[in-house]
Amino acid sequence: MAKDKEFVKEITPQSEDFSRWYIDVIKKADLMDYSPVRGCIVFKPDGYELWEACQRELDRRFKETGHRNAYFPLLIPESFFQKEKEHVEGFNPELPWVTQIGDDPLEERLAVRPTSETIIGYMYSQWVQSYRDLPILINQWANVVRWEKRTLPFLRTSEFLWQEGHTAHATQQEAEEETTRMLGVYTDFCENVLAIPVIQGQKTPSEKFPGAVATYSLEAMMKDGKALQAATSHYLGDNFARGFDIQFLDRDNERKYAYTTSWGMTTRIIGAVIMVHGDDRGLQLPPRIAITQVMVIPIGPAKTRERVLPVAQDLVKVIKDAGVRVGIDASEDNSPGWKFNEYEMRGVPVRLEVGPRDLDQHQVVLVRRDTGEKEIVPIDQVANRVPDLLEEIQQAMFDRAKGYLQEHTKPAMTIEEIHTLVREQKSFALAGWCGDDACEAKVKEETGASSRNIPFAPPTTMTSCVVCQNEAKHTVWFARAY
RNA sequence: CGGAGUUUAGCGCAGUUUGGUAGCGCGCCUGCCUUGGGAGCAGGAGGUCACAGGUUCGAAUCCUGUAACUCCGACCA
Repeated sequence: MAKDKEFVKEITPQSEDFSRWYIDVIKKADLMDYSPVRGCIVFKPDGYELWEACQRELDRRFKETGHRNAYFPLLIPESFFQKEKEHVEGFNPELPWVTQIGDDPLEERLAVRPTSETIIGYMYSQWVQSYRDLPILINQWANVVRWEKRTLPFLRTSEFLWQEGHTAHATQQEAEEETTRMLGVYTDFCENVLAIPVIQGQKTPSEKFPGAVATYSLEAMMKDGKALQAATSHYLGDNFARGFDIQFLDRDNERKYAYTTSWGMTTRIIGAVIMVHGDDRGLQLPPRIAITQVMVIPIGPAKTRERVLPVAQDLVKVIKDAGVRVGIDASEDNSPGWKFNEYEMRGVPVRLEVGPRDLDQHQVVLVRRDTGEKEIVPIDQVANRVPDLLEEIQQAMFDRAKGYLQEHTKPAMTIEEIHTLVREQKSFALAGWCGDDACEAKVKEETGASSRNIPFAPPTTMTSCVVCQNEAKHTVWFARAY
C-alpha cells in the first residue's frame, strides 16, 4: 500500500504546493470560511477556539506583568490621525471611513481603527496629570481593520483580531524596559505554549511601525522557509505624547512628556502554528494549545461494544481527572480508520485506541500525532502516562521546529547568496548591512527578501555590507516574508 | 493596485473548442451489512451552471461588464 493512501484526500502535499496545502488544511480542518466581504474571513469554532486558547495564555501573562484590560472605541476621528505625521502616512492607504449616518453626512469623518495609538493617546492625555498617575499599563482585545490589497486567511485579512497593549511611563528607561519585557512575554508564549522558536530583534528604520522610535519583533520560520512576524513591541518615545499632549508634573515640579509603548499579537499567529507544525496529514497542534489533547476511539464490532464502551468512558473520566482535555468519538457512523485520519487531520496530539483485544490484555494503545509512534500502556497506567506523553510531544515539537530553523539559517556574503538561500534553500540569510536604506532596498528588489530584524543574538557577526561591501553597522536577517 | 488563472450539487471536478434534455467521484438521506488506518451492496434527495447585461428560435457554452477566490509582484500584522 502506498503511504499516500493513508493521508487525507483533498490535502495537497506540502512539497507539491505549499500555499495550496495551507488553504486545503484550514478548510478541511474547519478552522475558517470565506465571507461575502472581500478579505474578511469567518473564524469557525475550531479556529476561534484556537484564538481563545491564545487569549487565555497571553492574558494571564499580561496580568502577571501588571497590565489591565480596557476597551476603546472602534471609530476614530480623522483629526486624530493628523497628529503624528509618520502614523497618518503609514496607515492612510488602508483606512476605511465612516462618512455619514443614515443619509446625513458627518462633520468629521471617522476611521475604522487600524490600531489605537491615537485614540488611546488622546485619552491618556486626559488621565495623566502627575507622575503619580504613571505608569498606565493597559491592554485591549479588539478587532481592527486594514484594507489589505492581498489577503490570505489568518495571515493577512482585512479585519483581524488582536490585542494591543498601550503603556505610558514617566521615564524613557521605564518605557524601554516595558518594550523589552513584553517582547519577552511574547517569546515565552511562542516558544513554550505554541512550540514555535522565534528570533528576537529590532526592525530596521524602513520596517518599523509608523510613528515609533524603535520596533522590536519576533520572527518565526514557516516550513516553506518564509518568515512570519509573530509579534511586535514598539518604543514610541515621546512622539505620541507630543502629538496628543500627554504631559505630567514630575517630582521636580517640571512639566514633562510621557514616554509610551505599544505591543501586539494577532490572529495571524494561528497561521504560524499551522505552517510551523502542520504536515501532509493536516494540522498538528502543540498539546498546550490543542483544544482536545487526547481523542479516545473505541474499536470493535457491535457485539463487543457493550464491553468496550464502558471502559472507554471510564478512561475519559480518568484522563480528565488528570487535568487533560480529552474527547471521545464513539459514533458508529464512521470506521476507526476514518476517525484516525480525521483527528490526525484536526491536529489532536494523542489518540487513544481501545478495543476488545486490548481489554483482554488490560491495555490501551496511545498514538502520537507528531511521530505516529504507537505505545501500549496498561489501563491502570493511562492517567499517569498521558500527561507525561503530552509534555514529551510538546517538547519534541519545539525541538523539531528549532532544528528546522537552525538548519535553514545561514550567513550570506553576497546578494547572490541571499537569493539562493531564500529562493532555493527555504532559508533565512544572515547578512551584514551598512545601515543605508538603499542597500536594504536593493536586497529586496533583487531577491524578494526583506530585512526581518537585527537580531539581539546573531549566530555570527557580519563585518561588511552585503550590498556595498562597506563596513557593516548591523547584522540583519533577510527572508521572504508573509 | 498591476499581471495570470479559477468560478458548474455540501466538497473535488468533467462538460465550453464545434450553442440543442445538467454529468461524474466523494459527501448527504433510507435500509441491510460492517468496525484494529477514510469498508461493501441496494435505493434516493440535491444545481436560476458566480452575478448583470447582450447575441440567438435556443446559452454552462459566444460577446461585454462586475464580483469573489487562488498564484506572482508592489503595500502591510
